[in-house]
Parts: sequence; C-alpha cells; structure tokens
Amino acid sequence: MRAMSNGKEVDRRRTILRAAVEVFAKKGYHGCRIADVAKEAKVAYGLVYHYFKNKDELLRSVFEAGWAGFVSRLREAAQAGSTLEEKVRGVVRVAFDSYRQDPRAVKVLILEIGRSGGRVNRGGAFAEVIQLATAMFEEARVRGELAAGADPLLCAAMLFGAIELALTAFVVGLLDRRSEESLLRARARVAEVFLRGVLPAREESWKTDRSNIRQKADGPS
Amino acid sequence: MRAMSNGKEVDRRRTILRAAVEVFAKKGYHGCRIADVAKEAKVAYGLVYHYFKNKDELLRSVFEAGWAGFVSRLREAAQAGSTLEEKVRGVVRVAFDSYRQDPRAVKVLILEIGRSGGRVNRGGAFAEVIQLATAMFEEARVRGELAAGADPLLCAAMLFGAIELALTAFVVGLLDRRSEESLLRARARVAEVFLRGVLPAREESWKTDRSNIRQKADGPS
Amino acid sequence: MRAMSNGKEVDRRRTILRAAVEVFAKKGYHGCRIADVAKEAKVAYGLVYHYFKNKDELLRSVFEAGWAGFVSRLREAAQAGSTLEEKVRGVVRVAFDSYRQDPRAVKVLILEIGRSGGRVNRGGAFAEVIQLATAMFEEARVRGELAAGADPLLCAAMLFGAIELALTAFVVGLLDRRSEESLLRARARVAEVFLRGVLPAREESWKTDRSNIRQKADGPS
Amino acid sequence: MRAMSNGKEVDRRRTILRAAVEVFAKKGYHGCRIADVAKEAKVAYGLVYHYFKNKDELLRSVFEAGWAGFVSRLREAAQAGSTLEEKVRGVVRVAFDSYRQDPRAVKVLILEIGRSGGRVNRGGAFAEVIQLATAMFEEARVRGELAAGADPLLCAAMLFGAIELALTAFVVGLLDRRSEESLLRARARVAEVFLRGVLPAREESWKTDRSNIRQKADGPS
DNA sequence: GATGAATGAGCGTTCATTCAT
DNA sequence: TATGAATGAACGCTCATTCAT
Repeated sequence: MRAMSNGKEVDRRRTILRAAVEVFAKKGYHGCRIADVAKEAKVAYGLVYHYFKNKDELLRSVFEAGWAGFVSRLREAAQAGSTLEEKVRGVVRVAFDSYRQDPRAVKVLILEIGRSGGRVNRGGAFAEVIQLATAMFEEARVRGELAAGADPLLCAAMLFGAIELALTAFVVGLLDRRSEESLLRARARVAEVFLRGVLPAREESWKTDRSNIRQKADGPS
Repeated sequence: MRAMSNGKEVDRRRTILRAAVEVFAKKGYHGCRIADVAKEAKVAYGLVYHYFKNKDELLRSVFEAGWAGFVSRLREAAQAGSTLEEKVRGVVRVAFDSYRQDPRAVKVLILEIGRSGGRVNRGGAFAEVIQLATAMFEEARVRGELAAGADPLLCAAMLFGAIELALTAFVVGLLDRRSEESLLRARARVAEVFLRGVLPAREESWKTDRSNIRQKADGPS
Repeated sequence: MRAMSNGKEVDRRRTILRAAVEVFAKKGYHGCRIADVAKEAKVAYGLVYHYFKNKDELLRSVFEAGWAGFVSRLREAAQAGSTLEEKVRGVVRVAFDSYRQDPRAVKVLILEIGRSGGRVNRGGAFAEVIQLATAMFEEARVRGELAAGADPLLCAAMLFGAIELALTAFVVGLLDRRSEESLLRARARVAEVFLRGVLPAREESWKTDRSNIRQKADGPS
Repeated sequence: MRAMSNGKEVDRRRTILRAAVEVFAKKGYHGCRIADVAKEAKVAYGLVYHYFKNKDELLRSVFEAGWAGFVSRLREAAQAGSTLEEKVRGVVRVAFDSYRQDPRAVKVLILEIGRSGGRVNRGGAFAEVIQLATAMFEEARVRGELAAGADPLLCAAMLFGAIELALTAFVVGLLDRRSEESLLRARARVAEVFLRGVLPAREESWKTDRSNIRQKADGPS
C-alpha cells in the first residue's frame, strides 16, 4: 500500500514536473501559469500545490531536475578523458546530445532559465558549470596542455558560450533543427575550433592528431 | 516626423527610455512596472502612454535602442578591418567596450532580453548579429583567411557565445567587475583564443604577428 | 444511538473536539483550519469528516459542548441559592471558576464565539443565558429582593456583561492572569459591586450581612 | 484643481469606508469581501486598493474611524462631569447615544471587531477604554466617591461590560430595537444600577439626590 | 472505519491600460 | 500635453470538501 501510493505520488510529481517543462518551454517563464501546468498534466489545479510549495519552487524544481542531470553528465565527461582534448570533446558531446535527446528541456535551460529574475539561481548554476570547467582547464594548464596565456576561467566561459550560441542557432532555426547530420557536424566543428584555439601549438603533429581523435571520439553516437 | 517636430517631446521620450533601461536592468523584465518607469523618469504615470503605445512597445524600444547602436558599431568594426584578425578584434572590442561604458545596458542585453517570452524579438536580433558576422567569416573564408573546415555561421555563433559568457562572468561577479585591467586582459584573451581556433595555421609568423597586432589594436582605448 | 454504540467512536469524537477547542483558542475562528485540528488530534485529515459533517458543525459542536456545560452549571447555581445574593454569587463563581479551570475554553467563549458571523448561534446562546438569569431576577423581584426600578432583563445583561469584561481583563492581561489570588479577589469584588447595585437598600444590616456571606460563600473553592 | 480633486479623493475614501462598514455589519468580518465593498460603494474593484493598502488596513480603518470617535466622546464625558455620578452617566449616555445614532456601527464595534483574530487591535482598543475609565474611577476613589473596596480597574471593566451586554440585548433583539423609549429607559437603568453598586452608601440622601440628578442628566437628549 | 491525495471554487492582490480633467 | 484616478482582467494561493483505496 505504502509502496504503491508512494509510487503513485512520485509519478504524479513527475507528471506535473514534465508538464511544467512543457509549458515552460512553450510559454516562457512569465507565461507559465499554474493553471496551464495543471491542465497540461491533466491534474486538478490545487494538486500542483500538493506537490510544490508554490510557483517558484515548481520552476526551481524544473530547473534543478534538468540542470542537475546536465551538470553531472558534464562532470563525468570532464573527468572521463585523459587529455584536455578528450575532455573538451566529451563536454561538447554532452551538451549537443542533451539537445538531441530533449531539445525542449535544453531550450528551457538556454533561453528561459536564469532570465527568471533571480528567482532561479542562474548565477549559481552558471558559476557551478564554469567552475567545473575552470578546474578542468586549470589541470590541463598544469600539465602543459593549455596554450600559453590562456586563462582557465575565460576558456571555460568561452567554451560554454560557444556551445550555447551554437545550440541557440539550432533553437532559433538558423541551423536545421531536424537534421541529425548538421547537428553532428556542428558538434565536431565546435570542438575543433575551440580546441585549436586553446591547445598549445604543436605544429607538425596537429593535423594527424586531430583527425585521429576526431574519428575516434566524434563519430555519431 | 512627429518626433522631430519638437525637441521637448524627443527629450521626454528619451528620459522615459533611459528610465526604462534603468528599471529593466534593476528589476528585470517582469519586475519592470510602468509605475516604476514613470517614477524613475520623474514623469506622470499616464505620460508613458503618450510616448509608448504599451508596455511591450516600450520594452521593445529599450531593446532596439540599445541593440541598434550595438549592431551598428559591430557592423562598423566588421567592415573596418582589412584582415579577419582585425575584424574579430574589432568586434570583440566593441562588445567589451560597450560593457565598460554601460554595464547596465549590456546586462540588460545579456541577461534580460529573451526573458520577455517572444515579446521582444530575440531570435531576430540574434539572427541579425549572427548574419552580420557570418558574412564577415564567409568573406574571410573566400579570401583564405579561415581555417579549413570552419563553418562561417558556426564561427559567428561561437564568437558571440564566447564574448557573451565572458562578459557574463563579469556580470555575475566571477571576474572582477570593477577592474579595468582584468576587463582589458579578458578582451585580449578572448580575441586571441578565438582567433587561434579560427585562423589557418601560420606557424612561423604567429607569435610575432600576434604581439604586434595586440599592441596596436588592443591597448586601452 | 450511534454515538453510544461504540466507546472508541465517542473517544475519537471527543479527541477531535478537544483538538478543535485548542486550535480554535490558539488561532481564532478564521485561522482554525481542518488540517490543524486533524494534526492537533493526531488523526487523519479525512477522519474529521467522519465525525463532523463540515467545519461549521464542528465549530458549532465546540461551542455547544463548552457552552452547554457552562449553562448547566449556571442554571444549577441560579437554582441552588435561596436568596438572590447567593444565586448571584453562585453565578459569578461558576463563571470565574470555569475560567480558572480552563482559561482557553473561556477565552474561546468570550473572544472567539460570535466572530463566526452567525454560523454559530451567538444570539441564541446569549439569549439562553440572559433568559436564565432574567428568570432568576424576576423571581427575586417578586420576592422583593430586587431594588425598585431594576429591570430583570437588564440586570441579567449587566451581570454577564460585568463578568465577561472582568474576565476579559484577565484574558488580555490587564489583570494578572496567573495569580490565583487576584482572580479570587476579582470574583468577590464583582459580586459585591453588582449586588450592591441590585439589591434593595437595607442600610442597617448591609455591612454585617455582606461580610458574613462573603466569608462563607467566597473563600477559595 | 488640487483642492477639488483632493476633495473628491477624500470623498471616495469615505464612500469606500462607509461601504465597508455596511458590508462589515451585514456579513461580519469574514464574510466581508473586497468585491462586496467595491460593489456597495459602486466603485471599481481595484479602486479600493488605491485608497487602502489591503483588506486589513481597510478594516482597521473602519474600526479606527468608528472607535476613535467613540473613545474621544467617552473621554470628553469622563472629564466633563464634576462628580463620579455625572461622569458615569455621561459615559453611559455616550454609549447608548452612539447606538441610537448608528446602530450598525455599534453592532460592528460590539459584535465583530476584535473578534477579528488579532488583525484589529482589540486588546489595545479595549485597554484604551478600560484605562480611561480606570483613571476616572481612581480619581473618584481619591475623592472618596468610590465605595470602599471597589477596585477602579474592575469597576471600569464592569461598567463597560454592563453597557456592552445591555446594548447587545438590543442588537440581538431581546429588547425592542426600535423603541426610543425602551432605549432611554435602559440607559437610565444601567447607570442607576451601576452607580448604586459603586458609590459609597449615602443612605439618607440617596433617593433625593439620585432623582434630582437623573432629571437633569438623563432626560432624552 | 481510516487515510490523505485530489478537486476546484473563492478570494486577495497586482498592474497594464483607459479616461476625465 | 500632462496628470493620476479609475477600471477590471488575470493569476497565485488557500482550504473546505470529496473520494478512491
């Protein structure tokens, strides 16, 4: 009984959360009314308040649910590779794949969250990711994998900026939203261009290395 | 026309617009109430509606006023230089200098716009800038100034993404907001890293070139 | 009938009722939510509705439960004494002792009831007590125990008014809530002053009589 | 212009306040919805919020507007007379006359206010009046006008209690609400009974004195 | 009987917009 | 043109009540 009702509760919560993501993505932070969420979830108005203290908490949950997974996947990617190149390619892949799997959620993360007037802790979320990547670049710098003069924090910001706006190009339709191929190509290009800017110049081995690694790491996943 | 006929009217309009930027930057899109704007502008409540049809038009004007200047300066920069390197450095400088001169306005442009849920045409504004830069990279590509395999549109997106998040790092305080020096250094670094990723490899001349150009182009302006 | 058939049920009902008094006293009529009552009674939310049709019935029950006992004790006191003086002293004692025993319940009766906007029949309850006392004064008048010109109904109203506000002085803290002694002194004073105003002038015997009776009737009980 | 619009504003405020009293008296504290007040005042919903910060402030204003006048008239009466008897008769008259002039407002004061869950400062209002009267009795005691053993604070509470419940008898219909005569008679009786209980025993002169004063002080006003 | 999730009407409050002066 | 009072739709939140288990 307990287990069953509990399962149901968790389900309901998820249903509402999903509905909130939907409405959130469709109408944006300000247009996202509790009534809409309830309707989308096919649930009574008041029930939303059974599971979430208020609108802010609901939207914060939407954000955190999406963001937490994203960040943990990022962290994994940043730790998985052995070279900076692998790490960066991993990070880029995580971002692009998140978009492929759930463009709506990424759209929310990219376009709406943080523009929520401080209700949702964008500064915090932004900082979290930046710091994660800063650490990654810092380690790389120590190992001599970073171009001279490249600042780890700036590199981190630039990396995510490049990713964000590249994805935004898809979100707003400048790039073909539905083409798997153009998405994969963009994923590879972003990593390459960024890496070239960031890695120390290793003239003779560059071309070979890059193509090798690309073949291994960036084939369609 | 009407706007031209009377200096006072234009002044009033500008006063209100400036006040709107202020409130917008301070409270964000949703917290920006007409009453606040009127109070900030020291103008009667109803007068706002003499100069702007409604809230949306006011905010669109805020956006466009800021954005238009920014875009025209960008365009100028993109056309001024003779090499891609100069152009990119020019673009980066325009962005960073806009921030130096009026961080509040940039904050609005960066953090607030788009939060308006489509009311303000973010896609359009974004597209405008991206296309501007895409053309710049396309020309460079034609002239052989772009690394093989670099896609102009993606380069454009990455450039502005890198700039945006680098500035965001200042906006949210990850980098020292008030230090002129760190701002200038970041400006140079962003351009360098980006250029290295985007220019074709010119191994032997690189170091010299870069320092020369930096001295000329990136000294405090 | 149903209420009699099962001791447990009656217990539950009483538990809930007591909890309702508690919450009622603590938070007042409007702050008294069913959820609070259930929590206070350590009973499931919905169970309240097994024992009480709705909130109104619950609160009416709270009122009636408290009021019924109070009224019956009043009636007893009004019938017990043989002289008006004894009866009045008895009535006053009942009121003050009710307060001593359960200030919270009296607080509810005094400060909260009637706030219910007609839901709880204040008029009726008020009328009941007034009529009870009116009859008492009427009998006394017939027996020549009432000062000439004193109207029984007005006397009844004045008696309870005097008692109510004297107790209110304790409830709101104008008089020392926790001092047993000041409560007993007030009890005696109220009876005395009221009786002096209401009894026919019996100059010569007054002082003696009063002190005698006070010693008998108004010592700490 | 200023003067005119200001006059209008004050008028509107008053209209709303009056409407609030009306609805308040009709439906009680809890049933008094802003929408009703607005409708009663024939005013747009939102306008109520132009003049009052929120519901609480509106109702507090209702209370204070009524109460302040009442208290100031009480204070006047308590200071006007030269003897305790005159003062008490004055106080009683003020209360009964307030009721004659605006039964609805008194009904609000008696039945609803203070039962408003602490929102309206009943304790404070109650205390104010009690202290006012306590001072009056204290002075009388010093001048030897108070019966031995009568406590000023208790006398004050009893006086207002007697008045309140006597008026309540009218409010709830136990006494004839519409008969001017019964109201005036009650007014006289309450004062007499109370005074007899409170004044020191002056056996021989009592009857004469009382009737004299009554003729002067308690004729229909 | 007992539980607490589900329902939805109701109300306070805000604020963009209009309008009389 | 300038003012700010007036309007009312919209929306977040509460909580009495019902219902499935």
